[in-house]
Amino acid sequence: MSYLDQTAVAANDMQRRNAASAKHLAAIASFAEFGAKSLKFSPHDVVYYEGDEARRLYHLERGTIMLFKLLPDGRRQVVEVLRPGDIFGLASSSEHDCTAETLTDAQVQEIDLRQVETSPEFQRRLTRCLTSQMNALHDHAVLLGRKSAHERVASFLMYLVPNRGGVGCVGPDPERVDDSSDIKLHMTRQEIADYLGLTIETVSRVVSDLKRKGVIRADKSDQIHLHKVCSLCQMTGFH
Amino acid sequence: MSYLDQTAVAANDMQRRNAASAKHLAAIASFAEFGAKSLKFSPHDVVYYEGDEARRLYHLERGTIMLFKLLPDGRRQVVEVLRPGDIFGLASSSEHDCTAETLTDAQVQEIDLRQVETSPEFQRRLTRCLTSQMNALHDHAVLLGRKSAHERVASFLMYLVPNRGGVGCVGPDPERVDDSSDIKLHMTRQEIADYLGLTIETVSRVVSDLKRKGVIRADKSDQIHLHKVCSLCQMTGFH
DNA sequence: CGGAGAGTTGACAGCTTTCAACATCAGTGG
DNA sequence: CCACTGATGTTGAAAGCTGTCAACTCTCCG
Repeated sequence: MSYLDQTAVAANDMQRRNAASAKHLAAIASFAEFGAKSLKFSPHDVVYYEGDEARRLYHLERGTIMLFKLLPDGRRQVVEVLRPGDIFGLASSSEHDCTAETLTDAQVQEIDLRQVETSPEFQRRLTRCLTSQMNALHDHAVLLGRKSAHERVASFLMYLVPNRGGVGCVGPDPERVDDSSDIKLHMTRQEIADYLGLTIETVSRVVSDLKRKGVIRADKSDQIHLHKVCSLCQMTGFH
Repeated sequence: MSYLDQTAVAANDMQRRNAASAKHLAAIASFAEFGAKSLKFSPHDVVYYEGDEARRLYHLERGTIMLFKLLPDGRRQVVEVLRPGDIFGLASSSEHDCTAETLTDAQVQEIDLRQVETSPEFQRRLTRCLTSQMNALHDHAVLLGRKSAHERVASFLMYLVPNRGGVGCVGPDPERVDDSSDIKLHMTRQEIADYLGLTIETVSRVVSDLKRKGVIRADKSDQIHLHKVCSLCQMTGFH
């Protein structure tokens, strides 16, 4: 395979999402076995702060949570956006390296790591979960390091369309006549900007531009209708 | 803890490196138990390509390896730089999401994942390793998303100084009179640029600028003497 | 109705990229 | 031993993208 031959590239991002629901149900059961405590959060609640002592492991059952880091001068980078089924809170030092904050109402299962360490079955599940999160972090590094503002926003929007976007995009569903989709962002412009490594102004400008081009329509500022998913997908840099 | 309060921030990046040597030795033993096959590579050998079928797990025993992804138009992002003790090759789909290429001579242990899945002890080690790699990916996301070219290069150089750099930098060793350090990059300007999300020209310009300011001296293009580690550390954005 | 927060838009500045020329280095072969 | 050659690295000038700053609009709620 040559440096530029991309024909055989993995469809990891997609498959990650297809596997999510099955993984999700299994993981809930698994956590329950270990006497997990279930916690409920409102939007913009903090589960833990960067620097807090790391003792427990968390499993996102319902809702969306972001992990972010801050620089001393206030610059913020959202490093992960978690979905149901994802696990978070593991730390390699004694302290959390990120702040975990909810984006929506969220339900989280909390469990002591020492309890689950004894279960090989749970460990395998954990490994799979971490691996898929690492793949998402790899994609995100490409976005942050090599994509233009337009490509970042397009990638972000595609990320919210089930079974689409990413390197192994399946294309429009042949069963369906149109190729549109409605998505809910659950994030403010500031959060999107901090996730994409941009400013709010740039995010706003790119979204306006996509509207002007007729690719999307904003029903509310965080409720977007994609007229043609495929044409948006063409703007992600993956094609 | 307020949005901007950084006093209690974790020293994860540092502790990751301090733990590396102990983890390293233990992991070698662990892999040997499972009948790992030891492989040797020359610089710029490819261990596997993005898109190759993922069957095995790799443990870097000696040397340096980078993982990178490509966009169809040839843009490249180096997503991880691995050191001895790191584990790689896990895939959430059936295919590798990155290409793994050596930067130096390298020795790698190769093992079938199914063999190690049965060992809780190994699984715990794997979890710790993945966690510390995820923390490194988080730091890298901050670098790519929020740091200037100068900060990126300074962070990169500090990353190669043992026990320094990162949020929890311990400062200069009080036992030592000077605060200098010699580092070997093991990477071309192109590889550094692709790691830092910059162009080779920008990397070259920043390095020249650091020379002009008297912060560093380049003995060879990939062999750098840091005159005052602390003053370089001040430029990373972490202070 | 009024105020605060979130989002949008415009003008301009600045940083990084792009493009091009040149320098340096290492390896090869005469 | 030295000239040649290709790869790698450096530097300059100009362009372009994104950030900054500021003004304005929109939406939500009291």
